[in-house]
Amino acid sequence: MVIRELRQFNLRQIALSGQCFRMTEIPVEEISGAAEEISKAVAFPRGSEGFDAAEEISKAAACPGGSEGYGAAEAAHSAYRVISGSRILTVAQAGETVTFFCGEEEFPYWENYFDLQTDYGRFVESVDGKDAYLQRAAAFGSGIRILRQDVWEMIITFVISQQKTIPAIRSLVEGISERYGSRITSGGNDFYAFPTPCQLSRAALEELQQLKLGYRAKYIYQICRDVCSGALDLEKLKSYDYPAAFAYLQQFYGIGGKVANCVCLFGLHHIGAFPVDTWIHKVLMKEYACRCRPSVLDRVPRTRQCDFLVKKFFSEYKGYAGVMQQYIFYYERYAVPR
DNA sequence: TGGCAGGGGCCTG
DNA sequence: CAGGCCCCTGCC
Repeated sequence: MVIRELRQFNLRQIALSGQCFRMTEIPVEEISGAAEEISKAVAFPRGSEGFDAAEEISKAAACPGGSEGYGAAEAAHSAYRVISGSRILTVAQAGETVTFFCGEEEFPYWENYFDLQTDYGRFVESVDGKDAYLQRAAAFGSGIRILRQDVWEMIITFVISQQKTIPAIRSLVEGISERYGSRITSGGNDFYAFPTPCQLSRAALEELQQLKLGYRAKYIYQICRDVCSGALDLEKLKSYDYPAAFAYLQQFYGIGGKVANCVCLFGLHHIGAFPVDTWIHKVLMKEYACRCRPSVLDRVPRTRQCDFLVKKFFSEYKGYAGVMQQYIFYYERYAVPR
């Protein structure tokens, strides 16, 4: 078990920010069971000092502060199960105290996964003082982190995401993991790792179609083949900078600009990537288009107006505009409109 | 109840 | 550029 005091970190905000579909909230009461499990499994270097994980976390969970709010002002108080690759983690948060139910040797993986080394206060503070909308969005979602997720998993996940709601994406990802991924047993329960390219390539096209993947089935089928043949080289992809990775990804069947940007942002940690989905599109038109002179915007072709607005208003966040994109997405989806 | 719109899009003509 | 695509959910 590893405990950290963390600022600009909120598990619920991360789980709801739409970048990760395998983070599931669990009742805080369930944690004591997991904690005991960990206590048994992990040998503490300082002997038996009565370091009771279950007690630690129930103490932490008893912190005052409601769990009903989604904004930064509310004290965080929640627990989640996260599956990443073949790893599974239980993590809990009470205020700024975050408990990772893993051994010290596993912690570096999750530290990297949650991007704990990066100072997100710097991002929040960098928001243009003249942009009141973005100020509100950043304040509201200031606990979001850009996760460092597996590229392969992100490619398939965001191909699946086309024209799907978040609950549908989650269930499809679970579905293909259960069907094709390796079993992970944790705390007496079974979970499933996301399938490797090799595992998923064993799926017949018809099987994928039966999983309700719809027209995405043929994209996934082809991408599996491209990865297995080496045509889509994941290691090469990882070595590319953002523009190169963005262009490379779009050469493959089923991957367009939106999906490529999501893979860059959430799988390659190119945090300058700025995916424009329907929510962001709405915001650009609602909050930003009106800040342009109509004579200027009207000269831009309809299909390129979004790109134009992103360039105009977000290029000042060079190299990390994707963080702003996440604040906006989360704010639009979860802030109560007034 | 059923019909319609829309979903963190992309491919084809 | 328009459609079409698979199919599910939310809404009226």
